[in-house]
Amino acid sequence: MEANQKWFVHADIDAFFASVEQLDNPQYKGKPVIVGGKPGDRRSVVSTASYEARKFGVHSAMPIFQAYKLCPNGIYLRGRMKRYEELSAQIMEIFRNFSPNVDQMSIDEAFIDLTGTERLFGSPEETARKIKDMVKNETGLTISIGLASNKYIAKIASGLSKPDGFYYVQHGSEQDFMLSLPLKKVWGLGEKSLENLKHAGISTTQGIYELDKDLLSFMFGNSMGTFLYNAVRGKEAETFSRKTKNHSISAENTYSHDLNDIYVIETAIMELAHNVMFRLHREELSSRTITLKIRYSDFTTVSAQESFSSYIYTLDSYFEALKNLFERKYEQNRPIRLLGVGFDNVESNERSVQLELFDDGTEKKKTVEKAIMNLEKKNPKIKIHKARLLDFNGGEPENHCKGAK
DNA sequence: TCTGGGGTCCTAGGACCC
DNA sequence: TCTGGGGTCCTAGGACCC
Repeated sequence: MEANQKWFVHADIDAFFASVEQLDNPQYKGKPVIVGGKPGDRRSVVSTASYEARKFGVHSAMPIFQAYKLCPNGIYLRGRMKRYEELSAQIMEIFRNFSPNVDQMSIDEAFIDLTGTERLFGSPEETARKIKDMVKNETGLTISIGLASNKYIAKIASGLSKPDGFYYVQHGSEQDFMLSLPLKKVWGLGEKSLENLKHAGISTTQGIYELDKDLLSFMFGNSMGTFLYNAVRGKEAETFSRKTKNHSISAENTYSHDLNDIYVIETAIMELAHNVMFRLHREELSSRTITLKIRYSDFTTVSAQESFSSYIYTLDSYFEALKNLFERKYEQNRPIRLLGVGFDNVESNERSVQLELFDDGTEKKKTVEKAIMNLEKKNPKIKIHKARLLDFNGGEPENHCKGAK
């Protein structure tokens, strides 16, 4: 084996949320488990379906009511994010036993750089199997693994091996691997791109391979063209290695019934703003750019953002700015199904250190909000909200007949 | 009874400057 | 005196991923 040969594992937990529920509730084992919502929950979608549920045609992102039609005897659960995060952290720790270079991609997957670990753990193939075994033994969960000389191939390979699988793409066979792959398995090609390719008469990776780079760029744009050209040759896609620059944080909510009343709408914006602002403080971040998203009942979606010359530190100023943006963007009297708010171009606090120049009461409000945050941290059960939020129930219509069932 | 939530990246057009 | 061209920043929208 060449000394400078690179090796990456992509590890992906199988049907993560559903598997955790089966682990914690043994009576669910071997049964169709659907995490995402209860039957009858309006506007909920499937987050994860166990493999037993997938046999019925249930899959992620499918509306719950549709899943229920396919699988009426399934076990439907709303999910317990805290528990999933706990197990996720435990598994990421296991990965770190095998490499100092673990790149977590989401709650249930990570890249593990095995380059140069042969002397410690043996061949990459042996190590990959050790990782699988250790996760299984210590948590009871199964993972699927792809092993290859770059992250992009490893990622696709792990997907092919699911569940509880192991797929090894030998160095030198990356291009053959890609050329034997159905187009829809190519990571980065979604519904629209597949449609565009089909429109251009391309239905296989081989079809892409036969076109030169300039032509691909002309047909699909520079970025997509380059991506396609590299992908079918088994080369690392740039998106996998590039460092990200513009972070953002946001919160959004789809309301089970459309919002029409302006007071209810503004209170909903306040609630979202509260969540995001406290997260900003908690994670010690700052931002000067706010974002707002409105989805109308017909699903048309509009967004707006605004940048300011100074950082936004208080909930009051954040809410005022959002309200302003909303008034400019909102088309009067259209029912709203989703509202979202956020910050863009988020920086860590050290970099933005206190560029506040004038005392307009901001300092005082900031101090109060910090104090509230500390209280919430000490006792997570305490939730201190603006008075306006206390009787707000997420824009749901009041239920006046609680006795009736 | 349609279509979640939290992200990242890309593109295209307008403003503005030289 | 009827219209260049490059660069950069900002904004809105869309594609894609898990």
